[in-house]
Amino acid sequence: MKLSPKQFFTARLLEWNRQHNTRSMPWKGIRDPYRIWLSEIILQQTRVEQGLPYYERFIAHYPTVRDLAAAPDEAVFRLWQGLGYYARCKNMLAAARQIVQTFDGRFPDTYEQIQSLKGIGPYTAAAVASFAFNSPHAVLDGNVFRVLARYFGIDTPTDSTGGKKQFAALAQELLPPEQSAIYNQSIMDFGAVVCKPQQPSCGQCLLAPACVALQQQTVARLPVKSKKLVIRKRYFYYIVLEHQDQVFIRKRTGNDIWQNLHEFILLEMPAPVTASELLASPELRGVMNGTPYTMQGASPTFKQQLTHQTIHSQFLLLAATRKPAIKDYMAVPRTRLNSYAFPKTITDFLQNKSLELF
DNA sequence: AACTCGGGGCA
DNA sequence: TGCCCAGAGTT
Repeated sequence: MKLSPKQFFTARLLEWNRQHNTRSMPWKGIRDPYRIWLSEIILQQTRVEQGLPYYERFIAHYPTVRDLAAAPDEAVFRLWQGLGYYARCKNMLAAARQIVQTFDGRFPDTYEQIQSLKGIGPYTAAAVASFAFNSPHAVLDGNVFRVLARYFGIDTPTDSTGGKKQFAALAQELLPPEQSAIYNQSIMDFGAVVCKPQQPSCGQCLLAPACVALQQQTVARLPVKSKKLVIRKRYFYYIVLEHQDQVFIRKRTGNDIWQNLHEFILLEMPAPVTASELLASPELRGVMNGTPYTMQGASPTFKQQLTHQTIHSQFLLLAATRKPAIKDYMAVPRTRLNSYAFPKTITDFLQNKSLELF
């Protein structure tokens, strides 16, 4: 009997999973919705290898959703430190508390209720619904976009509204309703292992006989994205103001990067300046608020590449000779810094500070 | 519909 | 460098 391209796709994908998939992960094959949900939040826009140690630490600290919901915010952010996209952490905590308060600690089991939780969109709702409850919802992530775009030769931009609808409908059509969990696992594993972004293994691909992109030699150009990234440069000067055993920090707020993480006294400049220019600047005078100090040293410039920004950071170490009163900043003992969450640039600085690069 | 949110791995 | 990663929320 002759299979249609869509039937062939689903059948071969499940066959590949049975025969060749050896990708092992602690959240694969389990049914605990809490663990599945936690893994999915951690893995949003994050490589499995990068997220894995975080997953292990979160499970060890918070074995159940009640444990997580009861945890202090700062402890959870500290555990998330270094993983990026910190709104995920904030929303994850909110969702855990939603589950305890609204659902009496029982994870909701329908797609709609799952997606109503903070930080859960179409992808994560489909993942939890299918993996934990075998509910027939197809996942649509970067892997699925890529596999479908290539196999069916679709050049609709995946970051357009129409593209998302088109791929979502196709993904749902391909899903075998009775095997949603194993199918969703299979297509994502297949995208990660065989139909990779660069140098896919077309030579030993079970789908190759019917792959449109392979026949048209468009594999490397698919999938298509329409938007191009604009990266801006920013120049951060951090004043590490110490007085006796204390240092001044604040929690970042507002509509900017690193929300809910901490930082030293920040002077952001529109362009690079030297340390001596900064020391003589009205900006520094303003923030110091008359506090007398001595200059202890200046760090090299740290560069951090984010998705939309390049951050250049330099740290100036100042010692106050009288107790400072700095608006919006709080004094904390140096030994307590490890209980606060900081962005990577600052943890790098704190790591190397003992080497005294000054 | 367009923008923004981190950090890391790889060619 | 540029691209991508088990995406989601805001404007």
